[in-house]
Amino acid sequence: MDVSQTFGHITSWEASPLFTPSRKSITLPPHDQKPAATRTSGSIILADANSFFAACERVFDPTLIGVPLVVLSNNDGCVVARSAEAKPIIPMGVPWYQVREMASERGVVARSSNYELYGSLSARMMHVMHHYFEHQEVYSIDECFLHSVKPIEDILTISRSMRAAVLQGVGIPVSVGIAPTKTLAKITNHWAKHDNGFNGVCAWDQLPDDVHDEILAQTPVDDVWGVGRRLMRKLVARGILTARDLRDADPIAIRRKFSVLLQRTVLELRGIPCVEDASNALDGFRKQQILCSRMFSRPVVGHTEIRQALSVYVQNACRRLRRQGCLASTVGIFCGVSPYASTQGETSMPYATAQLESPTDDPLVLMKVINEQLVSKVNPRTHYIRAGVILSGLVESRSYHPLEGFEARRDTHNIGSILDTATARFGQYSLGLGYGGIRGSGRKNEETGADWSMRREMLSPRCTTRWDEMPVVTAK
DNA sequence: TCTGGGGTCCTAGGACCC
DNA sequence: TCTGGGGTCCTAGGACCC
Repeated sequence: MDVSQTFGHITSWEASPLFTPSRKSITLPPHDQKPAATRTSGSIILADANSFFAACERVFDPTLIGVPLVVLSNNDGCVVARSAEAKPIIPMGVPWYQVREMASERGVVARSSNYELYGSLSARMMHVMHHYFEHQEVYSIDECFLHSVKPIEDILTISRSMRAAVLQGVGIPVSVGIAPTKTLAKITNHWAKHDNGFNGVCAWDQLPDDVHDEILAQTPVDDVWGVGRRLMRKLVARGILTARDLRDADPIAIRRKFSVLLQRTVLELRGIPCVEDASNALDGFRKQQILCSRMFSRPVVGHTEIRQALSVYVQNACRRLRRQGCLASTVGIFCGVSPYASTQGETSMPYATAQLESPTDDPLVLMKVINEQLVSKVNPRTHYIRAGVILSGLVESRSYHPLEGFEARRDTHNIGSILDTATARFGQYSLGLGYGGIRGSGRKNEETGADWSMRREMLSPRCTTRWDEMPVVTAK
């Protein structure tokens, strides 16, 4: 997009309605006052791994250290992670087939994504870090927010020890950003990652005001947490190009023009915490919906194979449902066609849901509903490239007490927990319903035995979760 | 030939009730 | 026969995150 053109007609700061100073009743503390000493909410410490997936691949394969390394999405589709060496060579998110040749010429090594390994290393990393501060909120596979009310100098010292401990104990480098709000902690973390002067740990409150302005002025508005591509376009059209512009915009006008979410972002950029701790929202780990979906390795046509795939996905979704102790009241399915295929009328994207008679966690009941009520919505002649199952309306099974005659259709044969026990012992796809119990030949494509299931041709060993894939060390 | 897989929250609008 | 306004609940869709 040509930014100057879009923005060219705005001739002055006041030209945009979003810049009009707030004259409404809400009084907001000015952003240039930092009552750090009296702040009661403490500091937010954001710890974020550097090139996490690439770092995980290197933990058990030191030959990859210093080598440009990329990790691919499922099906070996796109590049989803890059080591520092690969960043100048390979763009993020690019389809692998488009750059494969160039990459190999330039010595780039690729790995299929190995979420089992990443999940295991993530859990270890989070476990190490949770000892260091009063409260931890795991935000994603590679980052967590920690909270502390300690003095900033202590937080800096502890953060440096924590960073060293994760590197020593797990082998993953992390960067730490410390700030009064999550949005600023994100920006500070980003700054710590890219500026060598900080050694991976940086605190917003230790920087002078002119550096704050400088950092925010150098941060494009779409690098701000909560601003994506769509919002960026609208903001740029109103002359808001950087994080500093957004901080200085009128929060009331932002709320009116955009949403309460973006208003919170403005306040967060001024140092006023507005984003709550999400880990408290649902007893920690409970999801509100469970979705299992995959791309196929080739287009799939007809109800038979769609049924097979949905049966595998619903068993996966049920396992996650049982793990969080819930029952689902609604089940939905969807199929998708390739957005890249030539448009030969194949634009159908069916989405169908069914309300269950009563909440359940029984994969047999759910599969029956899917087969009898939902699969008929799928066009049997369309070439689908993906399918998925969504479980929603989740209720805690422990506290679900229906009236007599309306009891939950719990898994009466106990099939679910038998499957859980068997797969925990013998591995996924060792036992299951239909294609959910068919293991592919060879480790490389083991989702199921079906030829539509995921392609992972460059998979590394799952060193921390499989006995037979444990690394072997030889002493000479 | 080959383009990921999860999630969250908010808002607008419709259905329905009083 | 005519009809207002306010409230709640639900859902689809849009936006975001990693």
